[in-house]
Amino acid sequence: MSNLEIATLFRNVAAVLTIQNANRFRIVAYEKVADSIEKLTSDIKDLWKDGKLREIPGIGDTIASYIDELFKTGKIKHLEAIIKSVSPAFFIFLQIPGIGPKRADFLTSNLKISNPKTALNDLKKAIKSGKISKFAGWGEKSQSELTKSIASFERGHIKENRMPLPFADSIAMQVLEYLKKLPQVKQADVLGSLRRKVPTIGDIDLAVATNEPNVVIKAFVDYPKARKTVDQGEKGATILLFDGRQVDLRVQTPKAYGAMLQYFTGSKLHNIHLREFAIKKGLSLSEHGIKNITGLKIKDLRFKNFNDKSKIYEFNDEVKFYNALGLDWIPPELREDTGEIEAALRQAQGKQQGLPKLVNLNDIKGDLHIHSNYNLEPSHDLGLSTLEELIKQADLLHYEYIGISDHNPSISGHNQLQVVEILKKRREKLEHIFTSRENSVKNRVQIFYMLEIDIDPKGNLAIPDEAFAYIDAAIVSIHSNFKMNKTDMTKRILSGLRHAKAKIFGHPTGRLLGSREGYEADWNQIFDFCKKFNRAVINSWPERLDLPDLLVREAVKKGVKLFIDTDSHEHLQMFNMQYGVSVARRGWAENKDILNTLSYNELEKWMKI
DNA sequence: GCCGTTTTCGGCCCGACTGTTTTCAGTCG
Repeated sequence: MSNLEIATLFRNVAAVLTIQNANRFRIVAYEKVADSIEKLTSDIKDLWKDGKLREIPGIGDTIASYIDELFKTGKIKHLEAIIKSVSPAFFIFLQIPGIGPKRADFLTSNLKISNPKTALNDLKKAIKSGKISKFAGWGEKSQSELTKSIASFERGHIKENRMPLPFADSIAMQVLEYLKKLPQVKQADVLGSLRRKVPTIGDIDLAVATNEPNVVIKAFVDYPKARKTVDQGEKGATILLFDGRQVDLRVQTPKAYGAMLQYFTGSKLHNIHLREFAIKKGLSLSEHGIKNITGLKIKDLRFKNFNDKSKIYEFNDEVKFYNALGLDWIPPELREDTGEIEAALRQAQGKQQGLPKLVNLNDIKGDLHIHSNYNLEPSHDLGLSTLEELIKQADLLHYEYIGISDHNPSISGHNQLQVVEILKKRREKLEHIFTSRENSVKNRVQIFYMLEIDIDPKGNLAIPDEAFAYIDAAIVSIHSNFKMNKTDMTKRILSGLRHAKAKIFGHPTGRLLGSREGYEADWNQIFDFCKKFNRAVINSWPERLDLPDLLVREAVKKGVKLFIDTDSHEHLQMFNMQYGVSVARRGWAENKDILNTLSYNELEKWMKI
C-alpha cells in the first residue's frame, strides 16, 4: 500500500469514528496521522523497514503496531472491522466537496444507498425525485449545492491535482502582481505550502494586508482568469482559475498582519503544535493575534504585558509573533512539526542545538551540473547552450565557477578508443573557448571540466579508465534499469561511486515528481560511503528536487556533504538553483553542508581529496 | 490515540463560512 492509500485508510477510520461519536481526540489522532503520512517524502514502507515509524509525527504505539500488521499481513484487522461497519457508499459520498462524515452517513442511511458503484446515480435520483427535500435541514440551497458538487466530483475535480513548485510559483506571482496594483493593498504575500517551498503544491494561498478588505476581496473574485468563486466572506475568498487551480486569499489589517502570515503559512501540524505550546502558557493563538486566556501575568516570555483577558494582542510582523511566545523566528521551510518548535525554544533560551542557520541562494558560488551543446555524441540529451552562454549566465548569477557536465558518449555507438578520443577533443575545445574569451573584467568565472557518467546495471561506469585523464571530476547517475531490488541497486550505486573521480552522485533517488517514484536503495549505506570517501549528492531540476528533503536531513545529520546543482540543459535553467536551495533548506542544511558555497580554490582542493 | 520544559495521566488549535438556523451544526483549512 502506498502512503496515500494508508493515509486514506486512516482518514476513513476517522470519518467512521466521527459518526459513531467516538472520543473526538481519538478521531483527531487518526486525522493527524493521515495528514502526516500523506506529506511524507519517502515511502512509509521504507521507514517501516528501517524501524523509523515512531519518528513520524502522530504515530504512537497503537498506530505503529497497525502499520506493522499491515506490512506483515496485508491488512489491519481492527481497522477493517471499523470500515466494514458502514455502507461502502459512505466513503464515496465523503469525497464529494461539502459532504463530511455526518452528511455522508445521513444520506446513506436515510436513502438506503449501499452499492458504491451506483451510489452517485442513486443520490442524484433521490435529489430529482424530491426525496431529499423531505428531510429536515435539507433546503433548496443545500440540494442545489449538492447537485453541483456531485457534478464537479464526477468531472474529477476532487482528485488531488498537485503541481510542481515552480509552476505554482508562476501562477501565484501573476495573481499577486494583479493584487499589488490596487492602492488599497499595503502588502501581499504567497503563503501556505508555497511559502514553505513544498516540492508539489495543491492550492495556492495568498494573504493581503489592507484596511479596506471589501475592495480587495471584490477585486480578487473579479480576477480576469477566475472561472468561479468558491467561497467569499469578509475575511477572504476562494476562487477557481480556468485551469482548475484553486487560489485562496485571506485579508488582514496591516497592524495584525504578522499573525496572519504565521497562521496562513502553516503547516497545519506546525500550527496545531504551536497553539498547543502556547495554550500551556495560557495563550491562545489565531490569525488575528494572541489572547491571554487566563488574564494572569505571563512570566517566562519576552513580552510580559499581556494581562488584558479581553484583548487580542496584534503583531505587524511574524518575528514579533514568534518572539512573543518565547521562541526565535522559524524559517517557513522548517515548519513541518519535525522538531522546529523545540529547536526554536532551545535557541531562544541560548541552549545548544537551536535552529539551523539555513543555506541561502546568495551563498551559492557555482553550479556543477550543467550540460553544454558540445556534441560528444552522448547517450542522453545534449544541452542547448554554448559554453559562452553558460559562462555569461554564471557571471550574471555572480558565480565563481561552473562545471560543464555533459552526458558521456554513448557506449553503443563507440568503442573505448573512440570514447577516449572524443573526451580528449572536448577538453581541448572547451579549454580553447575558455582561455580565448574576451579578456574583460566580467569574465571571471572559472570552469571545472566534468562529465555526467551512467552507472550501468552492473555498477560499471560508461567510460574507460584512460578517459578520466580528460575530466576534473564526474557526476555519476542512474539512467536505466530503475526497478532493481534494493540490495542490488545499492551495490550498483556504491560501485559507481568507487572511482576516485566519481565525486558526485547525480539525482540520487531518480524520482520524477508526479510521474515516477524513486528507486529503492539503502541510504544509510550510501551516506556512510559518501561520508567516508568524500562523495556528495543533490540536484535541483524542478521535477526531481532530489534528494528529497527528508533524505537531505538524514544526510546532513550524518555529516554527508551535498551539492546543489541544476542539471541545466539550457542557460536559463540555471535559475532553477533556487528550488534546489529550498529543498536543502527543508532538509535543515547549512552552508557547511553545501559544497558549492565554497570558493573556487577551496572546491578545487576538495575535488582532489 | 498521541504526547511530555509540569505531566506516563490528563490534557488535546482556532476561526471562517454556509445554510437554515433564532443559537447552532457541519465542513473546511
